[in-house]
Amino acid sequence: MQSEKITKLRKKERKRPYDDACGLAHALELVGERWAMLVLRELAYGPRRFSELKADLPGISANVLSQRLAELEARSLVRRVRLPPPASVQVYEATEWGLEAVPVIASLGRWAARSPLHDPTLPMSHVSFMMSLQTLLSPERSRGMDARVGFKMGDIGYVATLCGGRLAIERREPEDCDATFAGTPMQLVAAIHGGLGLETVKVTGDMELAKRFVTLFPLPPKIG
Amino acid sequence: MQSEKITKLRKKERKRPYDDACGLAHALELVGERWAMLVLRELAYGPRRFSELKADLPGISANVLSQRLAELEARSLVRRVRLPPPASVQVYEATEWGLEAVPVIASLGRWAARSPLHDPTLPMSHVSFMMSLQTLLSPERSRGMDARVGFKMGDIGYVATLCGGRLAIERREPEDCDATFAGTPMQLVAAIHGGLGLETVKVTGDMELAKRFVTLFPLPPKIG
DNA sequence: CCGTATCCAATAAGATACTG
DNA sequence: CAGTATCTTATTGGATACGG
Repeated sequence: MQSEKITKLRKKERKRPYDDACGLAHALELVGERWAMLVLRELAYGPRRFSELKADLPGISANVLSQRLAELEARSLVRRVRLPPPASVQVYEATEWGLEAVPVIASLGRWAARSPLHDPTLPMSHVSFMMSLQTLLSPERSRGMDARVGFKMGDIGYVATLCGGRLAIERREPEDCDATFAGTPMQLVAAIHGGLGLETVKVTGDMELAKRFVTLFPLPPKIG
Repeated sequence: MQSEKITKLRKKERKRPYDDACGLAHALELVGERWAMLVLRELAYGPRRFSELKADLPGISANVLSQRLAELEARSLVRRVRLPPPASVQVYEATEWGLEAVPVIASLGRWAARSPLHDPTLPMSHVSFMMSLQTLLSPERSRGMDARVGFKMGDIGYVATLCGGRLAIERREPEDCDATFAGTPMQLVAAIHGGLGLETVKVTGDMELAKRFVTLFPLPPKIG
């Protein structure tokens, strides 16, 4: 049949479609390729440059990153923006709709953290660390708490604002914070999720608040 | 260095790891391969046989399905079960932890349905259809409503129980239902999400309830 | 420095045939 | 029916070279 041939050619153009109206199947056509969700994760708290993305996605090659960004742009998840002078650099930012996928993929991460195969000693980007705070915040333990906590990881700063049982994250230099943590993402993970206390990280500001803050993010129980 | 060689070999054993402690990266190592999440979706409402899975995942080949099931089993998301006599057939069922990923991937589907590239005219499995009901149920529109609605798609039956703003799904023959819909998943999608009314599907039982029921699942607005 | 383009080797996916 | 074996094709990763 001629029509079958045409259908087959169509499929070849769109490289490997799932012929499935299910939203999940479409999600996988949008962000199902290797690295795609991780690229989106890195854009969760604001625009990033190509070299930052490459540096924070250990193992991705430049050509694959380039291809993923182009695909995400074509699918309206990412925008390519040239910052105004004097910066004049090009950055990639998630669209509003792209950002709506972030809480969902974060939930996927919380689910996966229960796997016995999960290795928390691997390196972690600062974005992953901040996302883990948002994802693992215990509503019970943080009930009634208001605080503004800063983080400094290398030359990247974040501010986490705890209010009404929610944790809002901004990527900016820590200012006007009740307490501030400094260290590598891995050291901060050890202190907060690993329950190792505050020996390995630098804390400034309200030490009592810092001590309480690190207890607000219990790891989900392992399966088994 | 000797240690570097060993690390490289380790990586080769685990085929293509993301060296990333982020939960999301681990999630993608668990269910990030092509077809894996769709296989898990098909197990959402109970165990299935190999041939059913192959039939409901259009385009998957037997070797890939076989490999995915083996991987999901090795990762504790899926169990291989031999039904007791007289059935004596082998089925695959999601583990409890595997089932916990289902609401998350369903949310991913709801997010993706807002894409302008989404094509709702493609075929859809009965599992996808039932999952779309759970995912798209409007809490406002269903407030205070209690109902038991049956679905019959080919030889597969489901019962959806609406109670307290939640929709529980069981895969069993429709019995004791206030109303029952019969048709193909695509016809039912057209009636419920497409807003085409009830012309294309067969309805038995409380017609007034059926008319109200089909309004409870508004599609999320397209982006653009 | 910011990417894009090209080439190559390794792997994963797809198609098809085949066996208990 | 329930897969396995085999072959072909597509995608990925790594290295490197190249233009803005």
